[in-house]
Amino acid sequence: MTGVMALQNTDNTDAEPQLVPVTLFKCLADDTRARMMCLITTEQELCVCELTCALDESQPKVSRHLAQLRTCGLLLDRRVGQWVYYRLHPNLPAWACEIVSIAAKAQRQMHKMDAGRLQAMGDRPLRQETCC
Amino acid sequence: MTGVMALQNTDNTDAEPQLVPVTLFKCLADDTRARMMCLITTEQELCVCELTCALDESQPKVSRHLAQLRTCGLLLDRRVGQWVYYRLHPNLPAWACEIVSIAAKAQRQMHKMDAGRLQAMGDRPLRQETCC
DNA sequence: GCATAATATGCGATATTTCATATATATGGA
DNA sequence: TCCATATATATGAAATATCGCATATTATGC
Repeated sequence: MTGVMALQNTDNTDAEPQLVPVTLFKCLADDTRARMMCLITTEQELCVCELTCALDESQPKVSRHLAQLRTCGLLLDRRVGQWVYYRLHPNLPAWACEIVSIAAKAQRQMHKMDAGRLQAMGDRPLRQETCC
Repeated sequence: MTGVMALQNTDNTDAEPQLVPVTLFKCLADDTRARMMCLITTEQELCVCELTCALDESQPKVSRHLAQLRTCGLLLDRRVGQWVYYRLHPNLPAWACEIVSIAAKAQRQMHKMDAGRLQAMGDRPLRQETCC
């Protein structure tokens, strides 16, 4: 059984498995994932290269952890050209939103350098606004 | 290095290491520990044998997970005769209290059977009230 | 089509976590 | 004192997660 699968609840239905607290905690129980969740909560939406720069970690590592967060239902991605943007999943249950928000707040001070590297990053892809 | 140590933040000071979010999440990222935290949050204080009965798990398993929660600073224990009672650590940071409380609420429905077994348990040790 | 940039994935090595068994310690009563 | 019960901890094996590297995929522009 692969690592990502083990983080999720395993059921045989086709329906998207419902997020349970322990699954959320497993996702947040890793430093890289916690830092990404914190940044995404602050910035609304970030692409892989922005997160790679902000965290100062390798791209495969960032991509892999994002995939876990997506598979578990915490993040939703959308591709725009060559960039893939990740944001909090809009269907996140209320209790999960609260926990993510409290965690982000508690960690923001601690992970100031991540935010700093993001601000200092050159050539950030311009988001096209979703409004029409 | 033992498992318990790895859950904590490692510093060389004598002072009690301060709880960081990722440590809390690692603690809550296991089903047994999550169930115990949920029950203890509801019941204020429980001893090892009560938790063993409520969870319907082996005593060593319960003991080991309690030790992890205590070592990480989430729980505080007190011995009364042959029983050791565990309760939420009174010095838990506010953000940690909020998260534990939200998690307990989200899981209470899910873990109804644990509460049921606890209520049905015979010969529960009588707590001596702390008032004087 | 080709080159380039962004992102994702396979895989082996390593580290961490979990759990069951066994062992140790403490308490109260005969 | 010894014994029975309750509780705690140590150890080692199995399961799981992480990481770095190399490679594959996807999209863009020429």
